[in-house]
Amino acid sequence: MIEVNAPVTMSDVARAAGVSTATVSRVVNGHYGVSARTVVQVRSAIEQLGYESSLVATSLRRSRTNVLGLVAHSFQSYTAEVLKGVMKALSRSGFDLIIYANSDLYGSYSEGWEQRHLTRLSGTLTDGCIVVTPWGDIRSRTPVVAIDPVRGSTAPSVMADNLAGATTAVEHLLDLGHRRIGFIAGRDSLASAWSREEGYRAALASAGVPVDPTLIGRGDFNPESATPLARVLLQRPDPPSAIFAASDGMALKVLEVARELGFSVPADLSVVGFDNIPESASTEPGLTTVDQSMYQLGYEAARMLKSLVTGEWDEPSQIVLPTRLVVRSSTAAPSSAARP
Amino acid sequence: MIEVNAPVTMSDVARAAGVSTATVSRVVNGHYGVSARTVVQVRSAIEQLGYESSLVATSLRRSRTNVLGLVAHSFQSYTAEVLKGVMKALSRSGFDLIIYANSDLYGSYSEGWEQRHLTRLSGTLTDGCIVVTPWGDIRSRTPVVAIDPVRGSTAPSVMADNLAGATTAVEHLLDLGHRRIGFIAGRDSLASAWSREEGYRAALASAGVPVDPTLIGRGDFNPESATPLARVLLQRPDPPSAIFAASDGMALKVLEVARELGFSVPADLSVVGFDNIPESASTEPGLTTVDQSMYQLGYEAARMLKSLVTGEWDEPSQIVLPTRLVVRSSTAAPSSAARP
DNA sequence: CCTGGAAACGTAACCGATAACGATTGCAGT
DNA sequence: ACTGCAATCGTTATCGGTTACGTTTCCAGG
Repeated sequence: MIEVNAPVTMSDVARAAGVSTATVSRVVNGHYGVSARTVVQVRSAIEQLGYESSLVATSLRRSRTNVLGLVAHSFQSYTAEVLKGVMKALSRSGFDLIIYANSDLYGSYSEGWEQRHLTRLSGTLTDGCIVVTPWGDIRSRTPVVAIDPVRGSTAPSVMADNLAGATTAVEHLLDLGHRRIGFIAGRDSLASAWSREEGYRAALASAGVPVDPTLIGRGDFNPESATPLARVLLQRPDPPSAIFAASDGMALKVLEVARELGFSVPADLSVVGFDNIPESASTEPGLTTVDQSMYQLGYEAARMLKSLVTGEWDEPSQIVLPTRLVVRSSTAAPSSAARP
Repeated sequence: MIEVNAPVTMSDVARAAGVSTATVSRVVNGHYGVSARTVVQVRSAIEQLGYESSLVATSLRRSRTNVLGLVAHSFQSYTAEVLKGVMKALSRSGFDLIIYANSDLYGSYSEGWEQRHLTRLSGTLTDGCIVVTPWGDIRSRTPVVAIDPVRGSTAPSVMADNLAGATTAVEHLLDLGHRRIGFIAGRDSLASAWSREEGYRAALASAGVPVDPTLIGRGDFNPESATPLARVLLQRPDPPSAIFAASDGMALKVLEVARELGFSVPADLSVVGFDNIPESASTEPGLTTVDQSMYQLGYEAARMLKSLVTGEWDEPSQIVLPTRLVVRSSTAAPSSAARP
């Protein structure tokens, strides 16, 4: 084993092999125009010296870094799942991943954080970014793929079929016999929040159940935002027999409030969430929810970004992934007592 | 807003401001030796052109990338927590974080994966790395900090006080009256696994309880490894009244097996874990465990790496963090029936 | 023996930013 | 008025690779 402390550069290899750096470069990149004998010489010199090409120098020259970025406004289990999918899609692809997440609590950090980082990164460190943020559209010199984009965005994005998912969730409650169904909405700047509310309304409409606006609470996807809303819904004289929350994080808070107020789930109250985060499988009772495979979202976003960056673009720019209703034990038919 | 498609370079700014690139560089880096008037001119040129310095070019020149790496052999909730801590420590520090995790299931990917990546990265993309892997010591041209290092490693590292933690955990069981206490060990190449077993032995010894080797199962920290071991322990004619698992992931599997075999926890069987991963708070029953704040481990590791990289090194090179026993509802006094 | 052309390889100009160096100017101290 | 130091700024080599272009080598065909 040779102890190497100073970095070995291409010209070191060239000197050792008795050729020019240009030739070494060709060998390293497998380019045409080098005799077999020379290739062998260069290869063995590389081996002996333990040469590794400088990613930085290569990036500068090629004006391509082969690094993609993941920019998230907060880092929660949602983000972690997305991250896993992204890493999977990028593994052995030649791309490296650099991540930026607002480490402040609840992502409460000033708006525009993502935009600032992105302009700094794009073109100087990353070849493209995946962003997951509830704040506005993002401009960048390099390609950007949004996960769960803002409403009305036409930029490349990946999202779940929120409309269908929410519709199915509410239909599940309707099928069980519920008629007074509360809803806790997400941050309405996001397309997902809007679609989930649409799904709620659509399901009620097609069942002939009128929408009662007082049963709708306006949250923002942060779990904490759901607590006071759930309290309001459950403390009214005529509480709903079921609550559909636009995210699992919020749904878990609803469970908490229900327990606190003496509601037994699912006997007195059914609860449905959206997302299927790992925690919702292990609570008591298990949360019925809509699975949107955040892993898959991350995976697809990364695939899409990769093809945008390499220029082999041929897929639709807005991917919608199917959802799946996961029935656990937080939903049941309403008790007769709960009916008017 | 000016539409910029071609990247704006320093010489563009220099030309616009009527100065040399050297002067622009000094302004950008806040160096000494530029008149106030010139600074204003340069600043406004930067503003107008929307110039952002190229991180790649800067890295090449300074032979410093300001990027740190996190290399993990797998990505689970453990890793996610560590990641959060690392990100927190690095936020607003000027360092960016690039992560490598083996995306293959259970990190079963071939040994040496981390070493290969590290040699590729070190000095060419990262200024240093945090590694969390059960496989051997790692060599690198740039500083490396290990989280939960292999046994006997003298390299810089951060780990929990596993000995004290495990001792406390077993003492907790002893205090409740347990005498037959099973143990499921972790991958014994890791210092943490070894110390936790030591703690188990030490606690029993000081309580005058002899160690029964047949009550010890050899796992490897992967949750799955615990399932058959738990089955063996619980299916014997004289099952232990309590099981201490060296990690929460494994402890949760013990709970699963217990449920499957008809053991009621904590009535028939007490279970204690180690780590305090988020899931262990939300299972039913809640898992009694030893908190080792993986967030904190990540945080400290990042702080340490930062100071190693910047050369302002003055702390001990092996940090040990305190642990804390978290008592939930998976532990109780042994039922009289369970006693011989 | 000469020519044409492809293959093999070297030269040098970059990429964008930094820092050593030298040159000039300004200003306070004497 | 003169010295000396510090401030100010431009020039240029350099970091490590990549690539357009030019040169040399070699061999087949004429």
